[in-house]
Amino acid sequence: METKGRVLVVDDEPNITDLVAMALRYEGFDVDVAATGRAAVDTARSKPSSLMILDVMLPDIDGFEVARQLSLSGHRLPILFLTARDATEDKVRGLTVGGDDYVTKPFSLEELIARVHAILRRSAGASETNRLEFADLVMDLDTQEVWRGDEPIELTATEYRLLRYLMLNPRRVLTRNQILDHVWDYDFGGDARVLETYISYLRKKVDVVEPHLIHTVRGTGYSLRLPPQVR
Amino acid sequence: METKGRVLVVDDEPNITDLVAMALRYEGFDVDVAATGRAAVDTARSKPSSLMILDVMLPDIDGFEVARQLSLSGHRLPILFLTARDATEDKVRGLTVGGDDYVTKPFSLEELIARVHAILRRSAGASETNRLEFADLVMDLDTQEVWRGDEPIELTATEYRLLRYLMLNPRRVLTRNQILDHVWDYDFGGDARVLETYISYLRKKVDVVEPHLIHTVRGTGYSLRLPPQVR
DNA sequence: GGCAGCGCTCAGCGTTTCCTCAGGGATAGG
DNA sequence: CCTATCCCTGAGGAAACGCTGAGCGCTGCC
Repeated sequence: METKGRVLVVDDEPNITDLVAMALRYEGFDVDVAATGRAAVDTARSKPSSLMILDVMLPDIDGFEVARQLSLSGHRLPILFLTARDATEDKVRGLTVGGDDYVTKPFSLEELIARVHAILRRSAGASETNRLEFADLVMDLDTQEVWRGDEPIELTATEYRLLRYLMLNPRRVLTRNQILDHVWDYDFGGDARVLETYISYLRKKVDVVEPHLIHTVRGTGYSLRLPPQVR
Repeated sequence: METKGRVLVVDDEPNITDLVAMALRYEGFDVDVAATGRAAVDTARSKPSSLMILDVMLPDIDGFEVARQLSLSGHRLPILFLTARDATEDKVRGLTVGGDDYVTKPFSLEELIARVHAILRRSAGASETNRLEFADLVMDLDTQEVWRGDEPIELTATEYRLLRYLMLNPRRVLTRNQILDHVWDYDFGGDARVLETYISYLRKKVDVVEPHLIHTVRGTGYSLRLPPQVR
């Protein structure tokens, strides 16, 4: 498979780097991992990457300092910060100038990967509007707008992530677990039946008109597809 | 036969490893077996495999820990987890991102082998659509769609597994026991006449048109083939 | 501080699916 | 041609599965 680019993942929790690295490799990226700020700086300087995913809280020097040192030594690259949902969130906001962005922990893999793609797309200078389409369903990934035909659809954050995951994998049967893993936060330990609830919400907003696009595959999961029809 | 790859099967029940190893060897894989977590780690480190089938419940260190240790030491390989259908099922979720997957015990061999192929196909980066064809019968393994000619066919989960097994072994005569062993869970102890019932269901959906493809081989089993014809 | 929106849990209910069972048709052997 | 065996298929019940309405806590905004 052709590589999409090289990503440096920096976090001191192996659980996080494992999870993120696995997901990114599956997406077709080459991945390096660093567990400390110092190691991150060294790796970034010696091995050019397209993007760095950088935890703000690190055991030695913090993420901001890592970014600053790299910037000063002329090793510029886009950064996706990882931060806890607390006061530091505000600090990150001020520093994510340019192509940078941030995601709060815990995040869903869908969210993280969507941000990675968005950053790389921008840094590549691609000016085309970035949208997903399936049948008469359209999703604008930049503005987060969704239409069914000409009709705009208002979605909540979770509904949006769920629909985006479906639209990224059109026609394919997605198991309940695949969906839960990608759309919900990685530490979600609750009732797996949320999924059914949100499918129900989505249907009421997206599938009020024919043809229905969200199909249940009993015993397995769900699939975004046109109703069965003669080819 | 050219080898399809090397699979490491890890379970402390010899019944399981025997069953799975035999089925995989028959499919053309090279197979190694380990009965403990420690042995699994050692083998995985010393003998590179394409895939590991890993029971979560092991006598010494559990499957998650095995995966973690291998990941930390840089021995990356896709993992198919085996788990009981209970609380641990939820724990597996979150680990099955990327190329990984899981199957709950008791499973059917068909299901297991289908997952193995799916994982290897993805990790090989092959993006070709994955479909089985026999005569004018077509099965898409990604979307789980089936057509006879241009006519789409709706199948239940069991019907789908049965037809998939037939299509994976076209023209070959499959004994009732082979089919029961592969399509039904390995601990299925019920009435073996289910098979006839499901063959009947399939015929009503698949073989309503000529030529008939599902043939009874009296005293033995069934076979997917074109009717004998005079030349 | 109140209010609205959102995420999630829970429970009830209708539907689908799986499997069992039994009667009768088909087939091979004598 | 007769019979034993094998197989087919319709019916039905139990269980699994999935859908949805109701409600509760939390958060962010006015």
